[in-house]
Amino acid sequence: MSFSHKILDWYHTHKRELPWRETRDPYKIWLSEIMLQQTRVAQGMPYYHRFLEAFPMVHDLAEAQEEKVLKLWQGLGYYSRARNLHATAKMVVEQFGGKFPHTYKELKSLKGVGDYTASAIASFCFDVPEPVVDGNVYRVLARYFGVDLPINSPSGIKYFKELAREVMDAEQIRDYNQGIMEFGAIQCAPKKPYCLLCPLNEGCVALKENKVDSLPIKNNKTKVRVRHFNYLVYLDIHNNTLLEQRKGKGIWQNLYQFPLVESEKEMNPDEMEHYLKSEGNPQLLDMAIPYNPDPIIHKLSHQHLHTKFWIVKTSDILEEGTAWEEVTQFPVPVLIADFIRTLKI
DNA sequence: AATCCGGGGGC
DNA sequence: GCCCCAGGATT
Repeated sequence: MSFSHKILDWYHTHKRELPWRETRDPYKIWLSEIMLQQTRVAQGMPYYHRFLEAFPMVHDLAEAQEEKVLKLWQGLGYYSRARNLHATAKMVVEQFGGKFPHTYKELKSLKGVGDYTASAIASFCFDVPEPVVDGNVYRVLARYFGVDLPINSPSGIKYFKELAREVMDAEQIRDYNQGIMEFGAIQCAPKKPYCLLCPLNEGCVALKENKVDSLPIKNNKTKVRVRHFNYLVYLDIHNNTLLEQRKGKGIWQNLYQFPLVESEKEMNPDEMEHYLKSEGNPQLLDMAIPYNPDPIIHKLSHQHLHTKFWIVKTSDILEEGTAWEEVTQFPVPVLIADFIRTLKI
């Protein structure tokens, strides 16, 4: 039996029932695919249901305020996905008459839709014979066929895409694509796959050559940048505080946060007092009290954010401020949301 | 080709 | 602590 038929056989026996597998509605498929980029099914699932409840159709999403989209996306990370999601919904409504395009090329022109996602939507919704190559597929192909090219090098990416196309089942592309990804997620898992009962163990090169633990090969370890964040949590006598929206490039674009002072190293109360005076803030007579004397280390893929929250009880009236009871309505990073949750006023 | 972009879970 | 997760965009 061929590679693809073994995958299909395994899939029909072992597949999980997932909501986006019960439909061919491109809106739902697209939504699930964007959410599942670099995200586990279990993490994305509740977001998928909340989005469909809030935005049943692509028109609803297109008409929404970006802030509402970001708020629903809060906690899922990679927030450019949410901004691109919103932009693409508008694009589909305005340029494609509310219908998702059917071709790989047109799908790939949508914001946030790359090679993998375009192939996924085209094959799942419209039976277009395009192979998907995600992290699961890289692992299955690298092990079964013994490919030692780095999966994140241009030559490796090209090679795996061509290999995926050669071994796919074009006649059953929907189930085959779902199947090889599911096989990678469940059977050919990253760590300690149970090769003894794998239906593909007979022809598996990695198993034969004892390379299961070393394939696939991936280079370029990410190096982490350490940053020091100081958030100024202003509170006036009415319990109003100040929020600002992050603009420009970098992390958390368009999300909200407290006024931020970034420093080269950890700041102590004297340094903070000096800073506030030097900035000529009107609350120079007020005190900034560290809420957490030991910095919270919030870890992102490329950054470790050593963060102190400073409570600044000001005698000013924050006319432009936000009532504390309303801060939970803004889209904020998890770092901020966790703090808001723990602070008792 | 290299880097950036989140947060969570498993071991 | 390290790796991975239904990747994509930018430089």
